[in-house]
Amino acid sequence: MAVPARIPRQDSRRHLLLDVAAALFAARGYAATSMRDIAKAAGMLPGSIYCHFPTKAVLLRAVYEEGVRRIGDGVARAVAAEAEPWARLRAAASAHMAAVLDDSSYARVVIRVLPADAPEVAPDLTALRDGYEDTFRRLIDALALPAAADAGAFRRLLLGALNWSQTWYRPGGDAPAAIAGRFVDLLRADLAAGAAP
Amino acid sequence: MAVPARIPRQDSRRHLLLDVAAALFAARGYAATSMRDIAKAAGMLPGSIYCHFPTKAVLLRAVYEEGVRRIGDGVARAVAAEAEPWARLRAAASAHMAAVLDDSSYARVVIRVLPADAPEVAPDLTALRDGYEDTFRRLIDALALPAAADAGAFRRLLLGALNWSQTWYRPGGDAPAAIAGRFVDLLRADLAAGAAP
Amino acid sequence: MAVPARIPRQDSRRHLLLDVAAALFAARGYAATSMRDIAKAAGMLPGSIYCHFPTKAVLLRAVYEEGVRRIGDGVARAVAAEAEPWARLRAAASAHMAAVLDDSSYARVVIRVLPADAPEVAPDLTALRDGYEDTFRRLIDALALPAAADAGAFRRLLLGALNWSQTWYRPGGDAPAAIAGRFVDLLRADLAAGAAP
Amino acid sequence: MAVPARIPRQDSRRHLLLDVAAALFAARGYAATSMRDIAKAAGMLPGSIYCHFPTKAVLLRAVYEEGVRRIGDGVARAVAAEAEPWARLRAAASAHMAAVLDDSSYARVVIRVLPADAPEVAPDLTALRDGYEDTFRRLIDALALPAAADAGAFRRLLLGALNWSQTWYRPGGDAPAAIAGRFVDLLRADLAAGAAP
DNA sequence: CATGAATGAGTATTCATTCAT
DNA sequence: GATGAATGAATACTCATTCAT
Repeated sequence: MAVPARIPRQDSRRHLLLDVAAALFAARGYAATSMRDIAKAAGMLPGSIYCHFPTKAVLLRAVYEEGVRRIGDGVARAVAAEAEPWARLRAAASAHMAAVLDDSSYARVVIRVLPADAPEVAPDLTALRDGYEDTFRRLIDALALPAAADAGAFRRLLLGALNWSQTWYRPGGDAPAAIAGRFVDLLRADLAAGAAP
Repeated sequence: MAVPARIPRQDSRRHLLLDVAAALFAARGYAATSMRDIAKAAGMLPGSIYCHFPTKAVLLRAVYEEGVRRIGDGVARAVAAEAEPWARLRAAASAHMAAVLDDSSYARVVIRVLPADAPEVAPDLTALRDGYEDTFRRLIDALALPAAADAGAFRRLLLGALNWSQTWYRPGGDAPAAIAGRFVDLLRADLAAGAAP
Repeated sequence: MAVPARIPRQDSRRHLLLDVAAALFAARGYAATSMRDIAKAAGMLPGSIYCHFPTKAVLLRAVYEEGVRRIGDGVARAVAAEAEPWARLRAAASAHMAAVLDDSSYARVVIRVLPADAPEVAPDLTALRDGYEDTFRRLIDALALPAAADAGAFRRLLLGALNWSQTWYRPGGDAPAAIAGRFVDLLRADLAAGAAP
Repeated sequence: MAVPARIPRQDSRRHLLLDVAAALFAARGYAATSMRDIAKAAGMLPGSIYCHFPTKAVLLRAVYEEGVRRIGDGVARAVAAEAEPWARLRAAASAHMAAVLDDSSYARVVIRVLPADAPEVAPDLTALRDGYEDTFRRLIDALALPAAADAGAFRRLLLGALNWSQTWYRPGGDAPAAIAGRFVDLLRADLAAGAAP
């Protein structure tokens, strides 16, 4: 209770900057968002951004890290509530889609901005993306799919569809989580039944 | 027989420009590609581009049109060779993926560049994309899926996975067409069996 | 006689830019002169400079080249008019000093701006400087100084004094050429007499 | 006797700042050295410099003062050890050159940075330079040069060559003091012999 | 049809300096 | 005495586009 007023002043601007940058990167892409745009949206001068982030690319990386963290946290929480493998995957997919479409711009940035868009931090971004995909790899391995089914193809099919949703989704229709659930269901029945071409 | 030599000279530059722009838009995205880049890659001066296309956005639209045409042609050709509905869909998916990953930059631009990246022509780009998706809508309708299966979700699942492949695919692994085939196979068995949760 | 109107339009701006840049680099130094300053003094927009020179450093190099050329030309002309070695050296020193103090900003830039000020073109600038110094090396070799006199020290003594004059010289006093002549005379008598400590 | 421990702490930072600024101004010039550069090299934040110096120009003046003092001290010490006028001048030139090339960055700043580079303190810098030159004026007057020899030209010839050495000198060759000695020797013989053109 | 110089607004980033803490 | 965030103007340079030739 003693010194509660210390942290905010210091980090609030950095936080604001991250929020604003995430929103703009998600909406317009990395190249089409200027530091001026970000500064104006944050109510500061362009030069002031550089008190907190040394370059635009590093700012993107910080947004990316937060985005991956948020998606990962949501998925982990959802998965923890289920025991049965297919139910866990279903929960993960729903949480992933909710993060990408609902929750915040951070997750959207991870999907929309390609590592190659910011060559200076491309390896960092790729590592962040890959780290997250492992979660799904493990969930799918736990499914005990029939030997004929290709687990890698399965993961890419599902994750690709989930990520691509950002392209066509418009708020107002079905809830993201519901759409993701339906995706998993479409994949479930036959495979669970042990059938493969 | 009359004037066959006239057209090539006139259009060869326009063609070259389209090829070059497609390659750069596909590799770097729309915003990160400058008219200067395109001009240099085409061996001409920036101003010369404007003899053929009035703006950068219109140039993008032209690339997009060609991209949609190429994907569509490939898919149509592949579908025509099959009669059975699932085989037709499988052929379509394979052709789509081959177009996006193998054939040329044109198709890649259609996937990578979002309509919103070029507001001036965004409606045109959206219409082009949607027009193409109808092909898949019809192919899926022909599948006579069980009532419980959502045809829309099915289409988005498949097309999303197909399009997203551009993000992770690296030449040297399985052939694009094979990957697409596996995607369709993963969806096929159970649905054909009539099961849905 | 035919096409006399062609050259001016094309090169006049480049020429103007060189003149203006030379004047500013000479007066303020390289780092303290901005592309904006140059553009404003030339009556054009900052971006327009880049139609003629790709970077500030390359613009400096062009000024440097012209500066070395002008000093060299003046010296060569002066030297050609004399036959006796000491008279030739005296004429060269006078011409050098006149170029540096009177003639134009170009020569002043060569003296004032150090190669290290523009790392991108530093080797070029150094080569230009060194090339010019050879002229003096040859003139001094022709003097047939007594063995005890160090020709290298002699050259550096004279050229250093000549170049440094830019630091203290104010128009209105003795003519630059006269000052330079006096420098050479101070060096001449004893050495010609064959005495060295 | 009282508070000898107080001063060091207080002034050590100021001292450090002067050292660091001298090194950077000498190496890169005034305009090309930023307050940030200086702060970073001193291990402090840019704002902290302003606890010690109100502006960049005043910091330069302080470096300049120290530089002039150091050159002057070295020269005075060297001159005091000699009695004969030419020997005194020789000693002075050697000490000057050693200060400029060997001792520290402070002296180099005095030579490299022109008063006009910092208009706010330009008169101060000029006064500092001129004050120092008086030393040489007196030493040369004591030489009792023949009437025909111009003492002013002599001083400028020698000091110009000495100062310009900074431009071409690279450590590893002859010692600075030796080079300066040779310069004086080149001037000595004939003049001492009473010859002038 | 193409050029190349030019425009005017915009790019990311750095500048010396200030000031509340 | 020092911090670190902030300012406001400036930095070199690039943008899509125009237009006389």
